[in-house]
Amino acid sequence: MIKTRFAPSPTGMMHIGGVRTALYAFLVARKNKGEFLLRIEDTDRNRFVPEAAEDIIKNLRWLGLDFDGEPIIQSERKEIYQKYAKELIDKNFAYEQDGAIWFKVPKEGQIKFTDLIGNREISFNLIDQKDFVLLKSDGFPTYHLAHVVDDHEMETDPVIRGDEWLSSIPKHILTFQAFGWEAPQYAHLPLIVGTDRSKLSKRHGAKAVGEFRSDGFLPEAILNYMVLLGWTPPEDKEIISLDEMIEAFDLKNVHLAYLVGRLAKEKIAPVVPLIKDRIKKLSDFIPLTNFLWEKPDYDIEVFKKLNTKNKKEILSKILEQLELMEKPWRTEIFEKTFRKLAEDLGVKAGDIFQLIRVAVSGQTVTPPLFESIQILGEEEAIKRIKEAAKFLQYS
RNA sequence: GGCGCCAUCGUCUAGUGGUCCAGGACGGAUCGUUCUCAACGAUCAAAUCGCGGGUUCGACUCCCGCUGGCGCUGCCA
Repeated sequence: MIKTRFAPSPTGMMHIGGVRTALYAFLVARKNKGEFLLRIEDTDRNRFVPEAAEDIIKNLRWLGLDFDGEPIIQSERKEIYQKYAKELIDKNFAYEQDGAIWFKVPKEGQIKFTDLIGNREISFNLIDQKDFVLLKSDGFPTYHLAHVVDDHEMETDPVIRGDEWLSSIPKHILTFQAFGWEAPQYAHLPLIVGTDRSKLSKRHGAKAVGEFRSDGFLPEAILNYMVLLGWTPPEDKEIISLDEMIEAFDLKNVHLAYLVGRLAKEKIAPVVPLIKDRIKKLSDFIPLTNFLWEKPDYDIEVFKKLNTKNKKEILSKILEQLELMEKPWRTEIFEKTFRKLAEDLGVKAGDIFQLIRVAVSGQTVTPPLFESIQILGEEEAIKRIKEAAKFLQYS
């Protein structure tokens, strides 16, 4: 059975780079009807952030990347790693020095393996490798030991992780061999780099998932964006659901090139599924529609931007027409009335509508005018146009 | 410095020896539609496929070198 895992270290809030790694591992597991597990790699006691693990779990759930079973916590498995490290000393693959246990790397030979990304064969000469620490003097394992022990016990295959681990492959394969275990297959994902082209991190513009969430981005949109950052679906689909991703995803089609993570909203916006075309994210809803439930603050600068001359006079003509108009106002009548008024006054219809828009909302950009006025109600609309006229008079 | 990975329009990419004088999307420009914005439709501009050598009848695609970018080189992950 195919088993994958997401294995973040809880050193801070989950950021957007982790989403892609988690997503790809999730997709591989689900596509193959396998399992997707979560492992918390909290073996660095200095960088440990207590709330981080909870943040990761919460965000995975919010994104819909549900993991199977209970999370595995490395700090709770300390004794297990110690036992295995001692085993390697007994087998003469490791030695103790300064309170730490080191792996003894042979000076001859070569490590070869085939990475699932692009099916490329990669090799290292052992002469270039140095001995490395398996168990730190504080009794906690290093990543290298913990990875080998855990992914063996969890039966992870393939191991999907970031490209920063590629250089450590000889350590891992050597350790698997020393235990007499079969090494898993590996897929090293190209790093997402920030706008300055260096590895994505918090200082380089990696936004926390929680921030996207509170900004009103939908999980589907984030997933959609992240899956495309490193993979192109067949048929070049740009909007793709989680189910469709599971169906179509394949590690061997993941890109090799470095990815520039321009995490600007313009990039995410096109793929946000939304109720209203003009809303890019849910939080846009507020500024765009606020005038519907709150009185507008008129700004003379906004009125100045309009093409129309004699705004005050035209507003009073508009009011005249509105008072005459039979209630409830109907869209066709409304439109016809003001197109005629525009004609009579010798101005463009668009300018008239824009003037009404500003009078009613105080802003130049709103949802469609008629719909907005219908929500406002006739009384309120008339009241606001009067206020706008008054405002123009005194400014 | 050593080791490793990578390299196609401004950006993200398609492309695994001929169907590519390189396709798509975003961005840009122009025009059209429209009560604003957005959306939409049409058209256009935009890549000597990082550079130099090979292999081949033929290379964006294979090989070598160079250059550039990035990663690792921690008792961090």
